Amino acid sequence: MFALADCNNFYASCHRLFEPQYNGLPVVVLSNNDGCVIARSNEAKACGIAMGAPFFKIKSEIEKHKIAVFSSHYTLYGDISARVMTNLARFTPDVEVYSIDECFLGLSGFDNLYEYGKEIRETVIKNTGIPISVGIAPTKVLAKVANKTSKKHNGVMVLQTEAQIANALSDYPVEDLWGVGRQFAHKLIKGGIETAAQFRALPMDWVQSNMTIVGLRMWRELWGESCIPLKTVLDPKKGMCTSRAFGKLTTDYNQLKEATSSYAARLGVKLRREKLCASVISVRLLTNKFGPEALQAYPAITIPLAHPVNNTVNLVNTALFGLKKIYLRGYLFQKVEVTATGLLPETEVQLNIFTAFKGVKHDQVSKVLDRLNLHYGSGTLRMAGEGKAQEWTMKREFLRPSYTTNWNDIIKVK
DNA sequence: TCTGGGGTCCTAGGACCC
DNA sequence: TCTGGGGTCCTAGGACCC
Repeated sequence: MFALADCNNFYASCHRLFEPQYNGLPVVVLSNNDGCVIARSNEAKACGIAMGAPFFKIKSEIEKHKIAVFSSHYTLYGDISARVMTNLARFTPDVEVYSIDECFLGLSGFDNLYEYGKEIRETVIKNTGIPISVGIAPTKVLAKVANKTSKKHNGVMVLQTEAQIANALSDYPVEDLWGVGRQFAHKLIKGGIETAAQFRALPMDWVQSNMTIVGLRMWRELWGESCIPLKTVLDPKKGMCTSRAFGKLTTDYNQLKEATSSYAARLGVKLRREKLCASVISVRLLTNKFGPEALQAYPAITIPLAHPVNNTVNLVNTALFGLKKIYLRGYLFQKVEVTATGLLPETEVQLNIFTAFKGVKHDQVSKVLDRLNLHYGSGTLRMAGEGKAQEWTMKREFLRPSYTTNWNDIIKVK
């Protein structure tokens, strides 16, 4: 048996922890650059605010319903998430942290599942203040169904017998199934398949040939056959990407250089934190896909490195070399992406007979950089090329303090 | 004016090997 | 005139997830 624990309206709930005056009121959280809505409280959903709605298009609705608005704050969410996961991990040795707000728990051999689910839910709420729902079922796909269904009841749902499962699937929208995205949903609904029960009744061959082996696994899981195991150990990462839209579009090469340097440096921090090195770096520029069509361009370059690296200076230089190759004059760019692939652990990096590279251990500069930025706050010491004015940084008009991760922002109790 | 960021997996097709 | 069989690896594109 598997449980899926899922935080309710996670980002919105994180903000409410520190500004409880918004409990019971509509709240939305915006994406980077305050672009579109990525989280909504139940009250905001009831106001008709759609997931993914562009903020500038719904401003009048926001004002009309007096909806509280927050810029996204991933440092905060990451920290609160860790608290939730720590609590969940007390209930079973088999834990898979599936995303920032979701966790699968292996409950094979456990009894009284409904009672246990209730205890899990109440413990997390009591210890962290974050409301969660718990769905329990024989497979992960069914645990997802149970979880979603539980949100309309009291937050805990067990689907164990075939009768319980069939009943839950009978009115479960096919597009809400885990593994059915926009394309498949469209195709299925066009063919008259609207519920999970109808999907489960389809012939196996049809599912395999139209939805590949992935769809077939999901189909079998709906019949109670577990095909997607619990991943208690994380697979090594295959790629790592830093990409962010600018606060303002730009044609200016110098601004692109600053942004590219900054993203490459950020990539270095992420690589070193996970003790990985990259053997390939890619850089891509993107124009605004919503802008006038004639001016679109997505130039990109992939650069194999002489030896795998994770030091800031190398990464920045490589990324800038790529930028120079792909830059196009006259295009209004909205975003630059810097991607590292061919990742391997620092300890497995080979030296190169043809270069002066002495190995990752000798990278004192990055060590000092990381140590200073950890102690004095990120951005304290950075490459000059990252710029001072940084006109391209993202818009975060509704940003709240880092209540749990910055000493200066800690809440004062009178 | 203003439309997110960071990932995974699978398949088909092409280049290449003996 | 006749032109096999069995592989691997890589990439692009398309689907999906939160």
